[in-house]
Amino acid sequence: MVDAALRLLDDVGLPDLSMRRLATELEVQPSALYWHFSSKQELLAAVADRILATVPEPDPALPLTQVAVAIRDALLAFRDGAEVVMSTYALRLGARRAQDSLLAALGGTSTADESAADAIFEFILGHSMLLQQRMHAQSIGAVLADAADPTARSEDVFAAGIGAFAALSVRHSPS
Amino acid sequence: MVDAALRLLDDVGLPDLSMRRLATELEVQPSALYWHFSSKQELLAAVADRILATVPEPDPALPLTQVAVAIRDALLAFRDGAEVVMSTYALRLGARRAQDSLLAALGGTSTADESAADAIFEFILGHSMLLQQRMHAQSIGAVLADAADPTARSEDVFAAGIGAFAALSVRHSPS
DNA sequence: ACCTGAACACCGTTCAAGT
DNA sequence: ACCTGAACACCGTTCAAGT
Repeated sequence: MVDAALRLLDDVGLPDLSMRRLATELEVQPSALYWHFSSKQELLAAVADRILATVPEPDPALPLTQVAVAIRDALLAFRDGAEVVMSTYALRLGARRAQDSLLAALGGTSTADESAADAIFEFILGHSMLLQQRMHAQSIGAVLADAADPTARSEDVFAAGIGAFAALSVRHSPS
Repeated sequence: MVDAALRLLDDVGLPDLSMRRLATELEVQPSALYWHFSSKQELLAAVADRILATVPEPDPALPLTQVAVAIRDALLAFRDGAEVVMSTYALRLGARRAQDSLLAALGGTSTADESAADAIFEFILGHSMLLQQRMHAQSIGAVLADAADPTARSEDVFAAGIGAFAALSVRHSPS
């Protein structure tokens, strides 16, 4: 059922992912969904966990950049993935894992490292959500007076962000 | 009318900010709103611009941290402010100003500085949205097995993020 | 245990028609 | 120029009742 929701999300996007539509997809009455999940929020939280399922377990041997890229790619792998994760973040069952993996990659256990890990996660989420937002606007044809492809510069922007954090982490760790 | 929308947003939050409710607030029929704005999206874009209206004009004399704090505070000044700005970012009429102010604060005009400015903006948005998300969850009473106040550590996380970018900018500029 | 049927209280948007 | 009235095609959620 979560799989069906994830497929539907990728097909139609978050605004059109309704309980009624999902029910139709499953050839079931809308009310049937409420036996499995008590609300749409809960269903979306389960979807969010599935989206982040591919990010690696915490592992100090993993470089920060690699973990960051894995999280970003997980978010971008499904339409509106970043927004789904963001909107269910408060009931984070699985977002915590992503943050733990970042923390491990930073190699630290200090509260300063925890703050850094949180900040990096917030950056990746903000970056990915804004990117997907632009991708959607572009597909609608809402062209801004801006440069061509919104996706084009985004790799540089992501690198700039992760680079800033990586630089900090390098300067801290050689102790 | 945008003022009324902004007030209503702050009162009831984005999920309950409907065209019909706004119309009721203005003592008018829902359809009347569509003479002024062609869609809810457009109305929200105008609201987003109002939210960011208090961020300072681009000024190289302004320190990066100050501009970053100004943007964050603008987003946090209204309930769900970050989400509204994010969701209308693609048709950014006013988000561009915030990014330009960051760019000026970085002091640069290189494409590397542009990427950095974008990354900082993405971090601030992600940070603010996640914070407001937690604030809302807390008000609902959805307490996680986590530490007490979600707002408590957020100042440290924000400082960690901005600090990382500021450190980069310092190392680049003394040329 | 799992689902249907029917209802409740809503949505955004369009469009003829009024003033 | 600005608004009403009425409709269209939807929502999430609840709850008795069925199997």
